[in-house]
Amino acid sequence: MTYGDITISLDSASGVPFYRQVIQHVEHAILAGRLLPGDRLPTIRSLAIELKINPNTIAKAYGELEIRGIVITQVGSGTYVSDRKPTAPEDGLPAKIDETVARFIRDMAALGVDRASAVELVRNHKEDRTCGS
Amino acid sequence: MTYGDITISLDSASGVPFYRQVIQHVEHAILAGRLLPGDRLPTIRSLAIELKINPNTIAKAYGELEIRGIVITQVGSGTYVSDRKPTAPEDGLPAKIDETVARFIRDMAALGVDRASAVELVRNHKEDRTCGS
DNA sequence: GTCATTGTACTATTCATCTAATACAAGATT
DNA sequence: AATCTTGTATTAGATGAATAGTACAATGAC
Repeated sequence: MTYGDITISLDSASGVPFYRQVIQHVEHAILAGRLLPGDRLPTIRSLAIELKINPNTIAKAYGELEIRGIVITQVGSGTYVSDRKPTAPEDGLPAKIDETVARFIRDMAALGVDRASAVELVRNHKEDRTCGS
Repeated sequence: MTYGDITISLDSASGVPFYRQVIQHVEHAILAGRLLPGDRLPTIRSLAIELKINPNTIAKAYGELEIRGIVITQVGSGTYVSDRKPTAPEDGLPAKIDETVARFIRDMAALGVDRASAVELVRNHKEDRTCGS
């Protein structure tokens, strides 16, 4: 059972939902070339066991990746990387992203930060800490 | 009982919490010069009755505005516009702001959006829908 | 066809957020 | 001081997101 070169770890203290962390790891692996089109992702179950979380959480992540066309799932076979690359906010702006941006802008406004300032803060922010893989 | 020139309306279909809509209306009124320093805001109760929502919701809005120094509340007297204008992130980048930015960047990363794209999304985000004044 | 493996669907629990109901305390007015 | 008006505090209900528990259905290997 060989999967693409993907190692996923979760940080329960980060505040980022598990399923989103999984999505992030997969996308980074794809963008880094560690996962190629056609590569098979770890099984929902195997990943769930390895990460000690519920299969549904992995399923949710894979499901969202599939909606975005980044992976293709085949019942009985597995989940595979498609040709479509992640990080393409141009085509249709998935509602989730738009929502996150809207929320951020609201939150910043609630903190007394206007749009232009927020833009600069995002651009200049340092301290990455996500995804050490 | 004269209040500053402020008219607040709520859109329950917008998805934006009432208390946040109130905050935005007040801020916009201040920035537009319809509310001046020293002006008295509508009473928590009167606004609650007018908008047909619970006083606590108004109190929450006013409370947040006070934390930001935008208004000053005086028990028994009312809530007044202070000198401090909204949108003033100058003084030292409160931890809360930094935290919000960090979280946003993480969330966007989790959605497959890199930093540069996130910056652009924030800059170009439209959809104000609140406060048509 | 049989059976293990894979993804899927349905339900429940937990937790945070928003709003409300209601009682309380402090200042203003007389 | 009495009392009305103002903001405050405490508690509870409603909703939605995230995760888990568990059963189901489709595919593949034999």
